[in-house]
Amino acid sequence: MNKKEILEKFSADPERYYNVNLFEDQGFERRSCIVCSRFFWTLDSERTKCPDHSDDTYSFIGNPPTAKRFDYTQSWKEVESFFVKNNHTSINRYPVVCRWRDDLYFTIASIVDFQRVMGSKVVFEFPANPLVVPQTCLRFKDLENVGVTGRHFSSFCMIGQHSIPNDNGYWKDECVNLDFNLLTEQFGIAKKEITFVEDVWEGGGSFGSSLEYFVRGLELGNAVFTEFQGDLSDYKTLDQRIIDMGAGLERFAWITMGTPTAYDCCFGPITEKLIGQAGIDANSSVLTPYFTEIAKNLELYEDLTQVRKNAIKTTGLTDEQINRIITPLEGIYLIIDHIRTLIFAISDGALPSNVGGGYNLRIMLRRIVSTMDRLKLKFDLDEIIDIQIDYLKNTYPELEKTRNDVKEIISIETGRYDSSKQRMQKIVSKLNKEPKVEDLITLYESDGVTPEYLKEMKVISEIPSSFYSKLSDLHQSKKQKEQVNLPLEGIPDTELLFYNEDPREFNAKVLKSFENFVVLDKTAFYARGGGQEPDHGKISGQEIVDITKHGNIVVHEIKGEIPKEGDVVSCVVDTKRRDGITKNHTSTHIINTSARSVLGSWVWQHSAFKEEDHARLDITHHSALTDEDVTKIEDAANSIIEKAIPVKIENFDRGTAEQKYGFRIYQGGVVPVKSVRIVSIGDLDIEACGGTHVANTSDVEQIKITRTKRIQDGVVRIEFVSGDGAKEFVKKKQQDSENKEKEEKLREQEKEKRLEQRQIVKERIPVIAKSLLECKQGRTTIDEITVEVIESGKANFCYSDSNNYDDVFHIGLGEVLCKSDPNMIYCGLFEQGEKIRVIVYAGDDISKEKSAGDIVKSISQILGGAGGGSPKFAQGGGTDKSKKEDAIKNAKSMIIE
RNA sequence: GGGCCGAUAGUUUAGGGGUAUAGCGCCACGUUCGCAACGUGGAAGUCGAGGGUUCAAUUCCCUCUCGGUCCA
Repeated sequence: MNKKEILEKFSADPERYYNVNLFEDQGFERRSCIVCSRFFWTLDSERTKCPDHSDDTYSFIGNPPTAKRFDYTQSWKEVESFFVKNNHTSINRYPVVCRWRDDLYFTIASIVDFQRVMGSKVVFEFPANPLVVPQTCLRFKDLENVGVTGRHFSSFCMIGQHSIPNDNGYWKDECVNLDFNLLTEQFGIAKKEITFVEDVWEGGGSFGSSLEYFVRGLELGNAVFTEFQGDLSDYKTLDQRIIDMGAGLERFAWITMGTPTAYDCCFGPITEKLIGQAGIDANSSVLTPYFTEIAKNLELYEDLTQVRKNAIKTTGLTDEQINRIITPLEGIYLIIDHIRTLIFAISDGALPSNVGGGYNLRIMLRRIVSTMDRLKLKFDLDEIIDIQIDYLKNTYPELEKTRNDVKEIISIETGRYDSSKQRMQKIVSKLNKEPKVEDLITLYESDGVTPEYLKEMKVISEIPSSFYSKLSDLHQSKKQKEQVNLPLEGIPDTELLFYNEDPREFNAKVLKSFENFVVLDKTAFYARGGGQEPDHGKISGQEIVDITKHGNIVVHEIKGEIPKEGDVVSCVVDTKRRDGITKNHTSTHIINTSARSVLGSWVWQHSAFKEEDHARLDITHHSALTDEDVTKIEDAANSIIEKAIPVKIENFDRGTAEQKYGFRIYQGGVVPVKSVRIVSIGDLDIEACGGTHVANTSDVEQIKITRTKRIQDGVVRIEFVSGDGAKEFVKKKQQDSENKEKEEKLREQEKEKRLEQRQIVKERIPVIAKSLLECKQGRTTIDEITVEVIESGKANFCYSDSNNYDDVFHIGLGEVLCKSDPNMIYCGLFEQGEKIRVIVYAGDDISKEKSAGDIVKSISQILGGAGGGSPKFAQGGGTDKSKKEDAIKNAKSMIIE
């Protein structure tokens, strides 16, 4: 079933699917486009083509069809007042970070606001009916169009008009009526200008007809009537029909203003300001024809560069005009658009990073910076943010609160980009040959140097076609989560006692037992979930190893004999463990809010883990935490404990909770049930949470952060302990520091000793050396060092086998002796633990005949080891201490021969 | 979660199984009325921690810690 088939079927029966009262009342005619045969409804008897092929396409540029001019802010005021006047509730926009659906990172349409997960199904939950909402939506599909086409944005405001047909809401007739009146009455567009095009919508298993409305080729809105489910041959009406009318606010503004691009009338005063700063002639007469051509050509060619080329050709623009006016304008539009998106995204808690949706934000920031570089424009980003927020807060007052946070994040990210660019340049400059595919992958994986960048820098001429396939092979998920299928059919939901009286001992009936698993009719054991580890304890005397939840059935895994089905068993919860986990869970909430207040509004829980004796909380944050940050967070957390704030637990309808507390409640992720359990610590922290909590923050006693770590870009892990664990940790830490102090002292002493020894060696060597060198003939021993002087001109041999000296001494003495006597060979042997070591030094002259290296090799062999070195200096050793005498003899014979 | 890189004197760093490099900084002396500059000399290192291999490890291997970075 595809859209085309549905459209064919629906358009074959227009009376049933498309005809609405308005068309009857006003006398709309249904026509088929003479170009594409698409069906549309119009009051204009001359109109023979659908809006896509119409001759008046984009003729509003430079000549708007309305008497009044409304900019972005004013357009929303008009829309809002119209719908409110017509009994709609105006709802504030929802966050652009879509935390209530885990299949979406960003909010991409107004209808998404009201979609909730229920088990595995998506359902609609409306806070009012009917309603209208100015929903900021983020879309990153056509980023390359932004700034160029005149109408593509990375974020835009979707006017959402939503209704459920019941006592309060309405269906098709009323919807189209309202939309028509909005255009004609509120915006003053002539009735003949408005064209409705037949279309369909399909997705998520349901489908329905839709009417797109156009004015002069510009699609202003699309009213989707989600009505059916099933197959095209056999479908039935949904229990919950809804109207999803989405319209682009930017386009409403554009059509009333008739500016060359939608950008010119939607960003407020910033556009003019930047154009002025860049010194572009904004009133140039080329703009209107050029952008009209662009808009028209966009439908004709797929390739944007082709669209651009053609528009330039048709309007006869010179290269000079392109370079001086068009290109910088495109850059400015892009910069403003991207910053506006970043303002919304960062305000709502997203951070630029290398993962998921955050990556889109990073890409956008990099596009902003590289566009400025390319066009040699130097804008003050902080100023752009300020001016934009000043303008946007007319519609979205909440942006004021995060003004400084947005600036901070953008400045951090800009700095990172600068250093990463430098790093890439450095790496690229080091490349000395054309890299192979394998090298490209290494460069990409370990250094983040993209092949695109290499191509741009002309290091490679083409990106090898195998690059991406090899890369994806590399990242093919290694582990597959194994799905366990337990025989649980027909078993009723387990009654969860820990949400009520929460007894530590109770009796329950065994509903099912198999392998090591037991299912009870009720349980006070907490099952693994929400990052909270399961309880331990005993079921009829048998140890529990794990507890998991399958749907609403709790399954206990036990060690030992399992009870029989039908038995009533006595159960005991491990209280100490539960208390520990409970304290840690409440602590998680406390640290989360503390971190947010210390670090900034962008801090959200990323994930969490609570065990009996430790816990961790991962939060979204742009940098690693400093010691100061940690201390501040810890202090803030402990002050919450000191204040002894009651921890309140209430159940709410999901929609009510969202309206009452906002989306901060979804710290732990999507809640798949209609009723949410709200855990609040005063008004400091309010979260939807299914875990166990203490009654008062004072019960936590103390929180101690044990460690923090950056676990990925944009996520910081805080590991901590609370209650007795915290006390123990503090005690242990104190002991550790004491031990460390002791160790340090010991080290200091050793160091002193070493220095002393060195001093002695340094002072004694010259004295000993002097005496040794003074020996003229025969054999002399001084301080256990023996020197044998052979007739002059031949080798002199000096050796020591005393264990009173160490390597530093032998090396020092050898060096001094050989420097003074070029015929001297010095040989030092000494025991070191179980081993014996040998050091040989040879004077300049003698070393040419008798290499120290050779001597050492020979001696070491005798000693049962090995050695080596240069002709002048060598060292070696062995294990056989008893061969010491032999070794000396050998050395002597080698030297004297 | 996975990969890659790094940790050497106060600092920035070279090196690499066999005496640990150099610049800056520091100290002393010389030159100078004095400073800077210059010249000469010097002090300063358990080469991140712990194991292993080896006669010998800062170097090779393993584990860990910390830091950086990239990918998912």
